Amino acid sequence: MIKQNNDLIDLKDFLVTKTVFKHLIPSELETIPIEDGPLIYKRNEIIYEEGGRINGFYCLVRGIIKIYKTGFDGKDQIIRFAKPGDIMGFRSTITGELACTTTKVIEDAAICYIPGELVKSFVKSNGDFAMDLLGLACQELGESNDYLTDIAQKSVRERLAEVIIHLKWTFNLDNDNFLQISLTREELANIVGTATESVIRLLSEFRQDKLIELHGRRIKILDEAKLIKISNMHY
Amino acid sequence: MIKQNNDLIDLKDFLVTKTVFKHLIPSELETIPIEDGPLIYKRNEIIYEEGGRINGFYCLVRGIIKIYKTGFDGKDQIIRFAKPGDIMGFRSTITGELACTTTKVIEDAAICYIPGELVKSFVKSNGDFAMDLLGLACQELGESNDYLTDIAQKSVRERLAEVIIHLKWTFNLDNDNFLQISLTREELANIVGTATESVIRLLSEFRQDKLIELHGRRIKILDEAKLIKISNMHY
DNA sequence: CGGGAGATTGACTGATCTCAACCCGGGTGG
DNA sequence: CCACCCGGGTTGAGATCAGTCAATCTCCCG
Repeated sequence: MIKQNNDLIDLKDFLVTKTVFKHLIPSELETIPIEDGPLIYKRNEIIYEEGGRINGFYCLVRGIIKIYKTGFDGKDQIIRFAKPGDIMGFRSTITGELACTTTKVIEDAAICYIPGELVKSFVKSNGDFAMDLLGLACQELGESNDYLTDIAQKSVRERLAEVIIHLKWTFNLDNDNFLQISLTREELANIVGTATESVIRLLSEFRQDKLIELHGRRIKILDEAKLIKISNMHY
Repeated sequence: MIKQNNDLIDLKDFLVTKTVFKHLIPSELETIPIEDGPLIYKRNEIIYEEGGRINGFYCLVRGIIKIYKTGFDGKDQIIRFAKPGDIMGFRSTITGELACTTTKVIEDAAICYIPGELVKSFVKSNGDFAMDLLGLACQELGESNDYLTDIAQKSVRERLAEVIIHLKWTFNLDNDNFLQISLTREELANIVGTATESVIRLLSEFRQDKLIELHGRRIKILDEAKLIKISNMHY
């Protein structure tokens, strides 16, 4: 974990345009300590760990993070990903509990840390910010409930198709229709909530059915409509 | 759905002592329209339905409510229960989206409705209330993520044991060690995320293993420690 | 007494997990 | 340069948990 001193100029602008801090007033913004620039993390570095104490918001400026819980038998369940503009650790910061997830870097990341006390003071003094933050929590809650229902009711096949579609919507495709996020088979399994081998077999089926193409970890989407159909999604 | 005019006196007191509205100041409290008393609902009545528009908080004064989502194939997934003091509908009220759950009465209920505009004005003007509400959302988020991991990773047997324990913690036991909530086998299945028949078979196993006793829908807990063991819970 | 909802049981099926073997490519140390 | 090792990926065989279907039972109610 290193610090860097470049892109210093953009940081405040980034917070105001891309994050939940958009409604902070200039005087509040001034109090956020960003002089040292964002923290820099490399792939596979852990930002904080389940059970650890955290005391502030980790705002992702660049990169991709996976946020997961480790189950009883050591198997990880990925809860969500963070992409630039997203906040990590706000649940524990607000409730004052220990972190209930681990956050690990998938793609090299730059992170801006904002002390919890500062955030809480903003909540109390700035109603618009409070509403925005509340909206963020509620949105995540809705997503978590949706996925809870999916995992409880859908087959692994349906869920894998849904996950691929969600990854597309979240991270988009590059010019060649490849997903702009690269995950191991095990990581995919840890999103879907299944065994690695099952993911491999199903991906292979999807490939045979011309829904996707596989080039190592890169996944190319050939037939989004049919994947959506398989996933039985509401949208 | 009927209104009633009794327990009028306690209602404000109830809001201030038992709910997330505990930090409202008297002048704010005055603006909540409670003159008509709480709304009264009978078992199986629906308060609001998934996909419907709601515009305020439903604060449960008395009774038990189940909050669930209906999956693709018509199967319900119970997300959580509401007991006196709990709020329903706050997610949709805050985000302005349509309701993402249905709420149905399990035990005859009295509910106090608080218009969303009022709540939002409180959030903006009362920082303590904003923090409390944020805390509530974050707590629910944590629980939802926990359960997501459980459903993804644990067996039906483990989950059923866990559900029984959670029901005990949430609703307590009566003098004879019976759970103070009565659910159909199907409802139990809709919490656990499994088929009704599976619940029946596993309950029957637990009975044979002297962990519980069954008297119709009433469940008596004989060996909490072993149920916790089976559930592989962290606590 | 007939009807219906919920509970129970049995038989069967099949999706998914587990275990084990094997492959492949990259990196490392001798 | 080569042998090896290791993490990930793949494949196959077998075991099994849990879902489905269907029949039956038990209440309770009108």
